[in-house]
Amino acid sequence: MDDQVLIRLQNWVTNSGLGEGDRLPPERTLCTELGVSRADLRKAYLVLEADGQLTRSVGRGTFLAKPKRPQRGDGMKRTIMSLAETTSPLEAMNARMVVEPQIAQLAAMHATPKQLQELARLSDQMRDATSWSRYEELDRDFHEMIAEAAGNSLLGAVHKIINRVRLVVVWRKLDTTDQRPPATYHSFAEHDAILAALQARNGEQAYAAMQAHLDSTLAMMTAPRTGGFQ
Amino acid sequence: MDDQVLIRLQNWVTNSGLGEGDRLPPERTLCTELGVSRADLRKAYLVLEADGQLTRSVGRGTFLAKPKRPQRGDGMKRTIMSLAETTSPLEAMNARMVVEPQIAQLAAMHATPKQLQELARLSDQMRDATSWSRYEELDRDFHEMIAEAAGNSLLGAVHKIINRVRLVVVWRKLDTTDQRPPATYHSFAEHDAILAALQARNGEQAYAAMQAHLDSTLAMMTAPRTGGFQ
DNA sequence: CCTCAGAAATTGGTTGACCATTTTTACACG
DNA sequence: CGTGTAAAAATGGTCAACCAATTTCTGAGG
Repeated sequence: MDDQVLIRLQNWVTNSGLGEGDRLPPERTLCTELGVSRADLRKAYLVLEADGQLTRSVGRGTFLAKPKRPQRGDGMKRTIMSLAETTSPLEAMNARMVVEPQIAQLAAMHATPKQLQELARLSDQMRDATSWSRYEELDRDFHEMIAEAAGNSLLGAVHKIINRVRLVVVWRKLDTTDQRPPATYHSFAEHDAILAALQARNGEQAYAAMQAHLDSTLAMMTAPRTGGFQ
Repeated sequence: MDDQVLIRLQNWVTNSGLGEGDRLPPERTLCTELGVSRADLRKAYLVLEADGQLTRSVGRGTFLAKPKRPQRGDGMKRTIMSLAETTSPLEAMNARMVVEPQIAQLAAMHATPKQLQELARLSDQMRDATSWSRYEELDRDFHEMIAEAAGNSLLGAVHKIINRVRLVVVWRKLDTTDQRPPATYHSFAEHDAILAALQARNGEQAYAAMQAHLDSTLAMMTAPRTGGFQ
């Protein structure tokens, strides 16, 4: 009976056409509209809030959070946080190296022209990033876009989990002298190589390029006292 | 302030040494012990219950659920259910084929003798299974044990997500004439081949054997009107 | 000593009134 | 017409009393 309320609420939200940051009706209104008690509605809100799918603040209202790439709110925040507590940086990188090269190979076959265009745009933006945190954000988008382009939503979600866990777990090198990625940063050329392989629709080459990129990143993590971050 | 209660509760549970099915103290007791209001404790209970980590029933009490293989309660139930709604059977199988052969390869290097022994026991039990549902359960344990033996907890969790999503999504062939797997069921020999490769510590062979097993299963799914399930 | 019905205690679940914060409105003042 | 301030409304959050299901205790009957 409790899951039922959550389902009805999620259906209501998707059918209402509300997007990121939009405000939901007040609890007292929505609960009568859904035909449930206010307490039951609040319980459903609570688990959605724990998953990071909405935010609430007294006096202001209840608002939808990020709509994300797989547009359905997925509710994997708690999974990611829980896994991050029991995962080492090396495990996170190794998991990446198992999954991502094959994802790149699939993407070479499945990526749409629009997705390739978006990847090229991200690659350019990364070169222009004026801070490490901005670069990190774009890099995350780049890799997640490739996973989306692989054309398997489950694989994309799994990649996202691994990548997000890694972002929580992997330390950033704090002793970098630069405030932003230098023009010669190794990942720039490696990202270009991956993108070129995808554009050439060459699966094996994309696999190898992604593997090389991750190898290089792992080496950067392992080797002390130099270079950047991913 | 709300996550804080959840953390404290989880710490309390892990430090209390309670195991599967054990009963927690009554709400009114535990909330004073943790120094929080009963309402706050119930909110924490609610999200844990939504993740399937505990069950409650009025008059009886609150009980811990399955302790699971990665003993830390992981809270990925909602992730699995959400992904299952947007994943097709073919996607689920393809995701498996990306991840599981490499997991088998890693397991060949990392599995402990005790894990290999457990795998052998599961393989025997599968041959003796007297119903499809019992076989299905043992098969799931067999594959998850291999993932655990790969020695990467994040990879293990990812495999578990894929496998659980697949179990929700993939239909079972209902027109099977047999009530239980026949003695000649293809998976028996394939499981043995995987196990043999693991015991021989032969990574490439384990990779190939797992790939062959999944290929055969996929073929079984695709080919109409015959055979069983996995 | 055993059995079993019924009362009492225990325990999770629910409801409605009330609280705290924010936004909106009203209105006086310049 | 603008502006600032206080009152009013709106909205999410909290709490204590009460409800319902279950278990445990008690004592009479045999």
